[in-house]
Amino acid sequence: MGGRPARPRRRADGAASRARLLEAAGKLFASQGYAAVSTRALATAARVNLSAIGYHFGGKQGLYREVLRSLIADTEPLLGPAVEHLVAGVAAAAGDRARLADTAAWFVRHLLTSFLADGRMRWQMALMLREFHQPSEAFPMLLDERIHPLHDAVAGLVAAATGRAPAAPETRLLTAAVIGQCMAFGIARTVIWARLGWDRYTPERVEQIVQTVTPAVLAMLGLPRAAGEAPGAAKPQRGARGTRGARGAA
Amino acid sequence: MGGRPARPRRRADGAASRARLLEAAGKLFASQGYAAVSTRALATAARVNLSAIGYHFGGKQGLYREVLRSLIADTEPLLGPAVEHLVAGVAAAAGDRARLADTAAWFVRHLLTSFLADGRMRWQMALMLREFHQPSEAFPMLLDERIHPLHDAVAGLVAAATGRAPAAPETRLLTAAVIGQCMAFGIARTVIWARLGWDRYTPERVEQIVQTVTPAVLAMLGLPRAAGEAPGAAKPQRGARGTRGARGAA
DNA sequence: CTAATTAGGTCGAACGTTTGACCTATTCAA
DNA sequence: TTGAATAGGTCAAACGTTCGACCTAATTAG
Repeated sequence: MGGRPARPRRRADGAASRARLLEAAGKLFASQGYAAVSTRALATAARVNLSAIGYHFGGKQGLYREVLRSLIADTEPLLGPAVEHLVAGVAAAAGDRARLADTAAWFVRHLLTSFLADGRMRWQMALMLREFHQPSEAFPMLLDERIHPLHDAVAGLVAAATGRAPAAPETRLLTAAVIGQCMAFGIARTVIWARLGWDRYTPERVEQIVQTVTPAVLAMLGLPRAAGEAPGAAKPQRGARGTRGARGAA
Repeated sequence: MGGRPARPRRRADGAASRARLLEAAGKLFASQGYAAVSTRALATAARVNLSAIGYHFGGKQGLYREVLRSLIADTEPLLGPAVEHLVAGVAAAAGDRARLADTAAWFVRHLLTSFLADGRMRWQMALMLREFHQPSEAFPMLLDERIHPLHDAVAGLVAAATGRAPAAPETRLLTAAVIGQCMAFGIARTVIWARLGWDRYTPERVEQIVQTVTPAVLAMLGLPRAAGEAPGAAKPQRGARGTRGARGAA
């Protein structure tokens, strides 16, 4: 039985196997954890021979390290510019609390839609979470290249809004609260879904979350309701609402 | 020299082995995940023979299920009365926003100190988190007996504060945001510690978090600053702060 | 009172399977 | 031909589970 005729994909270039392995490993490690995923499951999911893991990455551990490394690289185009835009927005607001609110609202929306999207970011978030809880040798890298820049940028916003120093403990805690609030909807999605009767996130549902979280974050920071948010059908509110006090610039 | 004198621990009662197994398994499963913990590691940590797992729980899976079951029972005395107290407090406030704020502040403090304590609750939180992310067959039980009561109670507070219906999607999302914010400091503790230069939570540090999160939550809910919080040294604030609007009873 | 039996629990030693790492032969592109 | 990549297989170690022997405390029969 000569096996060779009509072979559409044979001798795939190694780069493709490598990439498939990285992608499949990311999903599997994120959803089941490092120890729960066998090299055979990895190879099967990536439609790659078992040896490819050893060949390309030196072993299971090397594959995991490389998954984390490429996670950082992958999220750069999504988070890097947003962080820069946030820093620039805070600087440009220059004490104008309405503009600060707009910048904050924009960033919250960006963060939430990134965190709750159904693409790569989904398992990347999960994988980061696992690193938070049981840090591997790659955790410091993740901290330096992803966490610190993000937190520093948001801390700048918080500092501008509260008038405290960016490095003050209160600023950093409030920063963590803001980011944590956005992440919570990604982390505890099964609970959120159960509470809301959802089975997954859709763009409309994410928008609902944005419309809920944005005013909350603005209130936490003592900022006025942003102009771009709540375009009408959002939250007319009954009589009881605070956080609307007339307070000009700082 | 008959064999029997001075035998400090012999014929250990099975209940003790069972309990030690449950305790050790809870910690190990929480910190490393189900698949990453071997039955041998379990038996060693519990200072119990390997066969005890099969004898008492039918196997590794049965042990895990029982760990989760006893988690629910263990957290009952801590969370059950708090939930009742919250519900009662919301009802007693009867539209008095200052009293509502006091109740909310009390509950936030209770939730945070519970979540961030260093005892059992630490690994219990972690284990719950793991269930959120990859629900096992025991997830519905956890949902019904721990999550729903807690969320329903907080939703009552949120509804009273915002004037929306307790079952409204916006209410439930805001509820998730409030609870998620408290949990975030437990989930991402490694990140928080790295940001603040901490190596662990102390009562003073938890108090700092309480003093940060409480005003944030009150602001999210549009409630006035609670009387019992910020007893003086908390946060004098510079000029820029909102959420202090004079608003009497509803 | 004594001796045999039962019940509850522990123990060490295996069971068969699966794991990650490794190895060699083979295949294809250049 | 050469070298990167794949296929298939072997290996020791570790996995969860099961088993029979064993121990002790309580119960029962005589």
